[in-house]
Amino acid sequence: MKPSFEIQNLTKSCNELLILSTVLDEKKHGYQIALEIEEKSAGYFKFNHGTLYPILHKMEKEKYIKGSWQQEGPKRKRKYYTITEKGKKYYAAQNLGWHDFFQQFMKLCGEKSA
Amino acid sequence: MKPSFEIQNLTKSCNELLILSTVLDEKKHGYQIALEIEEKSAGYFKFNHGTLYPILHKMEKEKYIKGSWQQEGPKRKRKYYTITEKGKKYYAAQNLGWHDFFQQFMKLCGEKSA
DNA sequence: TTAGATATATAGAGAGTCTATATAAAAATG
DNA sequence: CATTTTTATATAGACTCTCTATATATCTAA
Repeated sequence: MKPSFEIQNLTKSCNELLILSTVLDEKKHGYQIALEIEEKSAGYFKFNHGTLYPILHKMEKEKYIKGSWQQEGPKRKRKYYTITEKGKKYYAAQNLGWHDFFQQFMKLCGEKSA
Repeated sequence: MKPSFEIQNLTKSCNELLILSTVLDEKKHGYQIALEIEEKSAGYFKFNHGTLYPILHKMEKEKYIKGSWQQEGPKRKRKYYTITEKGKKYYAAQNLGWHDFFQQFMKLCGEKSA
């Protein structure tokens, strides 16, 4: 299946948007991102840590987010991520992409049952 | 990301529902299924044949569809697929799953931009 | 002091999609 | 009549992504 917009892998895009949505307003660290997504969705979305960190690294490498190690007080170091301009554009584009996808998908598979 | 319903791989589920949606009413063969999805979505969804056939085989193996080779008139043999009872239940369940997913996803990632 | 929560990271397995290729027959074109 | 295009199905190999499991380290609470 190859929609005309960037989504080849819906799960990947979904994961990326969920992550980006949490850093739209302010910097967050990985563990915090995972918690926030889980809490905001009442447990519906739940990241494995073994899934989350590789995605964060990939997104940093692709410059959608920027990470920096920080330490406040006696706490252990945490890597905080902020969204980049490229990331904001990507988020907006993918968001529109999902809108189109929903519409198209519902048109074909919208009936509740056979 | 692990939603509570069966969707671990959104693309896979999407592909399966698109295919099932075409055989809800009547039997179809692979090539016909691909064409119908492409036409109904005005080119938005487009299956590679190298993607379509393995999925059909997998779905047949899992008994969501049943295939049978048939030949009408002088035409070459074609493998026609019909949906099974298990397939209908699966379609309905996944359809509800997508509804929940859309709602949850939009709640977190619904804003058009940053 | 020990257990549990916080916090990040990666290796290896497993699953799925994509590109490319192979085969074959019917229909259309020259 | 020969050739090309379209119809039709199939699979191998590469590539990518997610998941499980494991490793490391610190802080907090019992």
